[in-house]
Amino acid sequence: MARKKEYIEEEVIDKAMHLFWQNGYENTSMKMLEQEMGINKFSIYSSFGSKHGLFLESLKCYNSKIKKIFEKLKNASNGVKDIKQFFYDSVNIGHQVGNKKGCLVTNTYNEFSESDDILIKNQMNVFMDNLKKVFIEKLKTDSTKDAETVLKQANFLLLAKHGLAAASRVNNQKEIEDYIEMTFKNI
Amino acid sequence: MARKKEYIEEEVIDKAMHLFWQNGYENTSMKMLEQEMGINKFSIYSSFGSKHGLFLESLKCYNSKIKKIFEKLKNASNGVKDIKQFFYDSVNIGHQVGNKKGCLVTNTYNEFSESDDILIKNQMNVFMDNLKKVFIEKLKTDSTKDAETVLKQANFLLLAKHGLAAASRVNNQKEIEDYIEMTFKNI
DNA sequence: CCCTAATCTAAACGGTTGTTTAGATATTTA
DNA sequence: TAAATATCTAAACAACCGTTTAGATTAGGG
Repeated sequence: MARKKEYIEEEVIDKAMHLFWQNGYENTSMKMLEQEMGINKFSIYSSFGSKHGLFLESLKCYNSKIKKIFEKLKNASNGVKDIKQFFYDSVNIGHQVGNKKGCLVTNTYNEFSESDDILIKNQMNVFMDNLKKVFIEKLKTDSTKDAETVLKQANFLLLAKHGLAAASRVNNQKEIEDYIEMTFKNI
Repeated sequence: MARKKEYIEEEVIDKAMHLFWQNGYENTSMKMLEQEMGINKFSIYSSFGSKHGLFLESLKCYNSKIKKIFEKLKNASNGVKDIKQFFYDSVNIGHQVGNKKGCLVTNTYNEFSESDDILIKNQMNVFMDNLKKVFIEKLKTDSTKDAETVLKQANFLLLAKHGLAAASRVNNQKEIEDYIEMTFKNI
């Protein structure tokens, strides 16, 4: 054994995540990461292997951050109403954490839509599939809906959620509120 | 007078636009532009001044490309129904032109949302403002709607259009179709 | 207390970025 | 035909990218 690390990995990952969240993967440089994380390149590389590795860890960090509101949605029991609340929670989490825009997963999904990065695409698909499953589950609690309607509405909500996250980067809170209300008017 | 240009500016701009449309501004390099446009850096710089200047010209080129469907919307006379058709036209224009994803304006809006590039932001705002005005005009043709409802619905549609363009980068045609239909169900 | 090994700083790596330049080539006009 | 000039090719530019490395520094165990 020898010298100890002067930083806590969980802490510096959190800072890296915020930078990626704000600027995206490509527009975040190692120099910016050094500055924001408060450690230098050597430490970043010895802890995370590469910028790509650090990004994957940042995505995991983000996932655990939104796990709370996701679990809340899963455990709630008011059907569609809970999904609507989840929409609100999703846009609000960015405001709580330093006024970040959009959703890191959605931002990443868009940035990598033309890429063939399997590791990242997998992360994205797992996230989207889980969300769709829960949407379906919630929609099913309304027994008047047939299977086709449920699936159609789940797809609609998934796309609306994706679109909302993208639009929330440029629209204000009032516009977003109106959008959510209107979206759930006939679900 | 002396030697003639061996390319037509309008033609090479069109090619540049497609590259920007597909990859975004930052992820399109001068090397890629050289290759796609079929002329070398010297010619690009002497014609457009810089990568940024070329991008602005590409945005103008895109604007004139979508002007058709925009004018179509303006001149139509079926109110909301025309807006819906405009949504369909907007996603289809990408398919017609080499299966491009999303909308160049929206992609740019997202990519530059954290930037302070005034020239580009202006272009974006002009576009969005024009669109909103037309939406309002179309919604007003239904005399049963009060001014507040019209404005609210216009905002909703603008955000839905933005979100749709973003989502259309990762979703298939069927999902997009369902989304549009669902969006206009209660307008 | 000293040797070992992990962590630090800081410079350098090769490659790519957007941009500029020097010089060959081609076209127009006098 | 010859001088003038715009356009071409191709190389070079400095700055930055992500990544690696050499060497100083610091801590723990025998």
